[in-house]
Amino acid sequence: MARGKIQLKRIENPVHRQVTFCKRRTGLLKKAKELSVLCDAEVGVMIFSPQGKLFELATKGTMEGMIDKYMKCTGGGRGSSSATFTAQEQLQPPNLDPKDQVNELKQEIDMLQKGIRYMFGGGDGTMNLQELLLLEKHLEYWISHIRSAQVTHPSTTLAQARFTAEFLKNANKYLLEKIEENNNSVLDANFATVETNYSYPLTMPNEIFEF
Amino acid sequence: MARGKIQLKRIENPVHRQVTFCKRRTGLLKKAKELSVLCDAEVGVMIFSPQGKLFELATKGTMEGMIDKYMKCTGGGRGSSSATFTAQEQLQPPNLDPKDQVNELKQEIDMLQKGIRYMFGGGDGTMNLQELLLLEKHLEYWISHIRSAQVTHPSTTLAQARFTAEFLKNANKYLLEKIEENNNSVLDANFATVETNYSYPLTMPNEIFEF
DNA sequence: AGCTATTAATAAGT
DNA sequence: TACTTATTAATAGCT
Repeated sequence: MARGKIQLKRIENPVHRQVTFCKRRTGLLKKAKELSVLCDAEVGVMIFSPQGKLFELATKGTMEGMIDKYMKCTGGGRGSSSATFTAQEQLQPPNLDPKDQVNELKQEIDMLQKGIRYMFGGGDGTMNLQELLLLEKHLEYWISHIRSAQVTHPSTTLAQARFTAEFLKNANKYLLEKIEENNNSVLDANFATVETNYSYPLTMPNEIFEF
Repeated sequence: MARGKIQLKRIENPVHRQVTFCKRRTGLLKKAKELSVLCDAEVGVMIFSPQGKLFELATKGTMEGMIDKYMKCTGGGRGSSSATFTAQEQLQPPNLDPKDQVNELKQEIDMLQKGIRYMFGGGDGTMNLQELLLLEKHLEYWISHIRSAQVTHPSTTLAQARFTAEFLKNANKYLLEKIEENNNSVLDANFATVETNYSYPLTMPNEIFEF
């Protein structure tokens, strides 16, 4: 909102990013407070900087109280249809303490998100061996389906188009990186083949993926 | 911010207050999202309307994860003398049915798995619009990182190597499919560009990805 | 940290 | 409830 539009993507320059973080953080908290006062609402905001520093605001009472209220709201509000049965079910022993089960599922979600983030090129590289092995377990399942699947004709939605574009764009980006790295790891052995026989067949300008 | 200043106090007129609540709530959540994306921050917002209805946003993971992190930050991290309860206790209020929570988490996992499966070329094409939109919500965060990420040097493990190979293999497979379809959808408009300008640059025999 | 030129949000009005 | 528009508020790029 000033001297030029901004793109809704991570600000590259660390200095700019830090400055913007300060400014917008202030702005967000101000807006939160205004909403609370003007409309008699209860607002809680938590902000963690990339370095993990916490900034918070609770317009009424404490954040703890707010969290309590949140839990009651989400916990009590749900209906109790227990008919959900996914592929996930197979991985869970039936007679497990519900608390443990919840924790396990949460860990799994974290792992999935982390794995996706990682492989799409944006990872922070902090996956440990255990996480990778867990991810691998899941992948085996997916891959077994992928190998034999007949690709259907997906209906074209914006979400799909955007996803697909990013998907290919980052496959391309990742491959470029690996080719340039050119060391003797397992991965590079494969990429070297690509390079030799097909002269960068997967590489191309990223612009073509733009919408 | 429009047609006249406003006083920073509760809006008396209930209609005005309700309208303003809607507008500013939307605005606040948008700002929160922007802050998260632009500055790589993790932001959580909880809004309770005067009637007690909850509106929430967690820009990374779930609100539960956020609360967990918050608790660690305030409770465990510093030598605060106030009551320190574990995130576990907070996350499991007595009146919350664990089964519902488990089901919710399972649904989320299912969605993630479905999305991954789908885009890796093995999808069964059964994702509905709602699921896609939910997935898109998750992806927006990842993509914001992907767009600007500096790709790290992943340690080469079998899981990674296999994952990467499948990743590229299916990007390739999917593209081949789309090129052959050659209809006039949004996706194909993009792929047509690929075809015209680069003569199948992403396509290659699948064998090179085999181990 | 301050200073503007601009963009973005939004209070009223329709 | 949704759209339009006149204004105010927020803030990106500089210094």
